[in-house]
Order: sequence, then structure tokens, then C-alpha cells
Amino acid sequence: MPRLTDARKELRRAQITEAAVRCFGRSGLERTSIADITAESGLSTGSIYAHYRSKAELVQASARATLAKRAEVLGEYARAENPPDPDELLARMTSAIDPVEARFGVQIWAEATTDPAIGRIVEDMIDRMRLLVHDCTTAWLVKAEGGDPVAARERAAPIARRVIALYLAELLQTALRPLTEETTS
Amino acid sequence: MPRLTDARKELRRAQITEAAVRCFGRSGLERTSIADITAESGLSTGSIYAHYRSKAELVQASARATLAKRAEVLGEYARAENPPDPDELLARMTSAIDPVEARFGVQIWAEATTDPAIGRIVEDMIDRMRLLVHDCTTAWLVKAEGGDPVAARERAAPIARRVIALYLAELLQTALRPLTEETTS
DNA sequence: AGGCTAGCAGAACCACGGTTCTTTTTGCGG
DNA sequence: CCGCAAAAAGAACCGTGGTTCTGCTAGCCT
Repeated sequence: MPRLTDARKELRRAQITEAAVRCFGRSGLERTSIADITAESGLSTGSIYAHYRSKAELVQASARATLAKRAEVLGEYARAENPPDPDELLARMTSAIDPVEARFGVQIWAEATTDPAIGRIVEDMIDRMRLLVHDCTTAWLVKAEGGDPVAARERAAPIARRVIALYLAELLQTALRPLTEETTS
Repeated sequence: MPRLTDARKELRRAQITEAAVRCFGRSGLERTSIADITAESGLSTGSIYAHYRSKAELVQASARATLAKRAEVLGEYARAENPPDPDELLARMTSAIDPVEARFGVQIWAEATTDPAIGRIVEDMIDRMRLLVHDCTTAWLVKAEGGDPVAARERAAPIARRVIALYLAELLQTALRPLTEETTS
């Protein structure tokens, strides 16, 4: 084949990372072999290495993609014209948690503990989420109580921090819950 | 050697798990080889396998030991005759966090995601901690406001859950912080 | 004090899995 | 359409690391 068109290429990359995330969520980062990912994605070893230099790079890409998706969802909730109060915001955030992604997320935390590159990704993403929540909370404060926006932003900071903390804890709890337990949708 | 006395045996086991936790905290569960642990502990391969059937079992033992130690500390704070208010309790809990153990703890969470045995250990330990915090919080409520103890216990439940959540989040944040950053004690 | 037995050291084994190489196929530019 | 270079398949390679095996060593029991 000649150089794949950029759209196709991006599609393949997504196909690979999505299969990878499913595998990781099922068996963990180190316990899923490249062979597992080929089986899950329907592709082959060579194909994967044509798109990612190494397994580590694939993990990074998967982490970025997953966390970005999560931040995306959060961003939508936060940008709603009628900003929800913190409790409501938290409720929405937690209800949007996907079990498989939660598992992968926790595994990524563990990896971040050791690998600086992953560490940067995770910290960056948490900061971004915190900022989103911060914005949302200040908007709510201003709308609910009026007053000085910069003072509201000041007061919103600790609230945002707490919302994020509770969200992360909820994510952890979801990740720890056995995968078969929540098939009652 | 003849059969080691039980005390000595327990000592060796502790020596091994402590070395293992240091290694895990430094390089992660899967990236530390048995060879690394032998180097860190000053013992040899054979010695380790004389005390633990496999690496998985060693990880479980290390997890149990570390989490138990953490619960121990928490228990002391919770059993103080003058029960601290929730904020103070949380502050004490977080101040007792050791960075290396925090890292190992997060890695254990990730492992729990995949391995049911580890999962049971983690969930059990979190439940135990929650119970301790719950006890402490009800004691504080009763002392601060008087009233019906069973009603106080009822009202303490969500507070305890939140304290635990915030504690876990703080643990995560500590684990993510680079190891070299907090050498300013 | 001495020896028997279990701990311990360290080499050797073996399998698994990441990466690479070769061959075949395929899609896009001319 | 045609061909070429890139991508995909899959076999092969190689290192790493968990486990096991073989002695030797040293502590407890009599």
C-alpha cells in the first residue's frame, strides 16, 4: 500500500487503541501481550508496530485517548448554559463513568507512579479536569449568589478540588467493583 | 539449618516484604524482578522462595502488610480519647502518608482491578478503614452534640465515606508526586 | 559438642512476550 | 489501469525473568 491517507491512518490508530483499552481493562497493562491486542483488534503484530513504535508508546496513546474522552464528557457537562451545583455536577460526572475505562484509568495511575511520561499525561489531565470543574463551579456561584466574579472564583477553588477528589474516589471504587456486577442497565 | 524459630521466620518474611515494597515503590510491580528484591534485601533467590511460594504470593503478603500498617496508624488516631473532628482526622491521616507506600498502594489498586485475590484484600482494608473512621466520627458527633448515639452513627456514615474518599484522593496525589520532591523534612 | 535438617546461595532451566524480519498484499498517485 | 512503496501478516529471534534444582552451610536439639 502507499502511504495511507491521514483519515484512514487515524482510524487504524483508534481501532488499535480501543482494542488495547479493552484488553488492558480486562487483564491489566503488563498481562496483556501484543498477541492479545492483535486478537482483539483483528489486526496483526506487524500492523501494530507500523503505527506505534513500541508497547510503551501504545500505552501512552491509549491513556491520552481515554483521558481526553473523559475530559470531553466532563467539558460538555461543565459548559451547559445552566451550570449545575457541585453535587449535581459530581453526580453527572460519576454517572458517566464506564467500568472498563475506570479500570484502565487506575492502571494508568499505577503506571504514572513509575513512568514519568505517563505521569505527565495523568497530571496534565487531572489539572485540566480540575480547571473545568473550577470554571463550572464559579459560574454556578456567580449565578446563585451574584457578587464579585473574582471572589467567587477564589471561593470555588477548594470546592473544585473536593469535587475532583470525590470523583477520583468514585472512579477507584468503580474500578474495584467486579466487572460482572453492573450488567443491569 | 534446622527449622527456624517462628520469631526468626517472621523476621525474615518481614525483611523480604519490606525490601519488596521499596522495590515496588521504586519500579512498579511488574518491573521489579526477583533479582531486584534479592539485591535490595541482601538475600538470595532460594531464600525468597523458601518463604513465599511465588511472586504473586509475595505481592499479596506485601500488600497485606502495608495496608495493615496503614490501618494500624489510622486506628491509633481514631481511638484517641478525644475524638478529633472530621477535618482534623483527615489532616492527621494524610500527614501520616509515606510516599513510597502511597506509590505501592496505588499499584496495588491497579492489581486489584485484575486479580480477585488482591481485590479482596484491598476492599477488605478499605472497609476496615471506613469502619474506623465511622467509629471515630460518631464518637465526635456524640461528644460534640450529644443526642442519640444510634442517630449520630446514622449521620456519621456519609461523613465517614467522604473522609475516606478524600483520603484516597490525597493518597493518589502523593503517589503521583515525583519521589524526589518532598525531601524537605 | 555434634549432627541432622532446613535455610540459603547461586547457577541453570524454560517459557513467555516484545521486537524485528520477510513476504505478501493492497491502496493510492500518475 | 499499472506499478511502486507502504502496510499488513505471521514466523522467527532474543532477552528477560519467574521458577526450580543442587549443593553447602549454619543453627537448634539432644
